[in-house]
Amino acid sequence: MVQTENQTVVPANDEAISLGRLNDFTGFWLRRSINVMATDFGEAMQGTGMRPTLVSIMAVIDANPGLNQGQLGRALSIQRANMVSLVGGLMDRGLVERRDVPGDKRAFALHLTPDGEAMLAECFRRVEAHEEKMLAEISSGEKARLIELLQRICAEG
Amino acid sequence: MVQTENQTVVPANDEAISLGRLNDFTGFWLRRSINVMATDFGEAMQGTGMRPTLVSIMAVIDANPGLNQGQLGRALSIQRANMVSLVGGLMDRGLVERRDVPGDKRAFALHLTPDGEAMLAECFRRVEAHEEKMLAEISSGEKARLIELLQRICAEG
DNA sequence: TATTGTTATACTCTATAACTATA
DNA sequence: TATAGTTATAGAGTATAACAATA
Repeated sequence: MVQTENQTVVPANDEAISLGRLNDFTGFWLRRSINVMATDFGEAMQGTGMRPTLVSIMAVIDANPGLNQGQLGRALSIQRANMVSLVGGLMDRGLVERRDVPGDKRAFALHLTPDGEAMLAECFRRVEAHEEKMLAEISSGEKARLIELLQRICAEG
Repeated sequence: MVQTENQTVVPANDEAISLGRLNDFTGFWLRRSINVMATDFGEAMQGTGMRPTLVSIMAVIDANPGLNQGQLGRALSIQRANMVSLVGGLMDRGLVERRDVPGDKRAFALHLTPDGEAMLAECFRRVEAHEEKMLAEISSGEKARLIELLQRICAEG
């Protein structure tokens, strides 16, 4: 072993497998949490065809009607190149529309369609139920502090 | 808008873009944190050819020498099918070895090689520096609570 | 019948480089 | 020259189905 562990290291003849040093790595638990969350998110969204990234895109368009894809991408840390097919898919489904910008022929002003508004409202309802389920053992005060800690990590990027 | 927001919604003529309801979604901040962490992790591991998943695999082999791929996959929530190329790559690099299991001709007993031990020790050093950097604004007590909260989320999966 | 390891495949998310048309 | 949108491509991570060998 790389380093003597204080933690119980169970012989590997069973399903009692130790995670070793991973126990103390925040990044490991972040990845694991996201994995668990993503699985339930997918189930919660069944039938909508919506994924986490698509919901976040529609949420930001809803909160900032008329913004363009570049602004949208920067707000969500999504590369412009990747925004194309993401927004394009939402347009093909009639959930988002691109309008011309009077002063700038390069950019499009993004808006949700009425169908998009309805879809986003439905997604929000499902995401709320999903979050309540995943955070069943976490109080609302703890959730607020959890988010605040995560935001501090994001601020390092 | 789907729902009246109390938060400031800035007109989209600038880079002051509101995240709207996303602000209150734990899953959104988890994904965002992981994204920021992954970028720095990659920089921290430069030259090693190691990625988060590979480090976690080697860490668990190190903590449970002789376990097989199925146990390893279950411990890390990695599908058996995906373990093949992951462990295979580490074998090709001489960091992991598969030994025959006396009582079971189906399974392999996984061990780190001396090179693997050295690589893992180096990875642990780099991961620790990486975590210290990313959690610079988070105290050790807060980090412990953060991990504990994340573990509670994982327990829902 | 169940399990180990495996192959093949596909989808999501992310990343980079290079192009066009406008500004 | 800088920016908005685009195309093409690649890599990492995850997921499922199906197979052979063994238990």
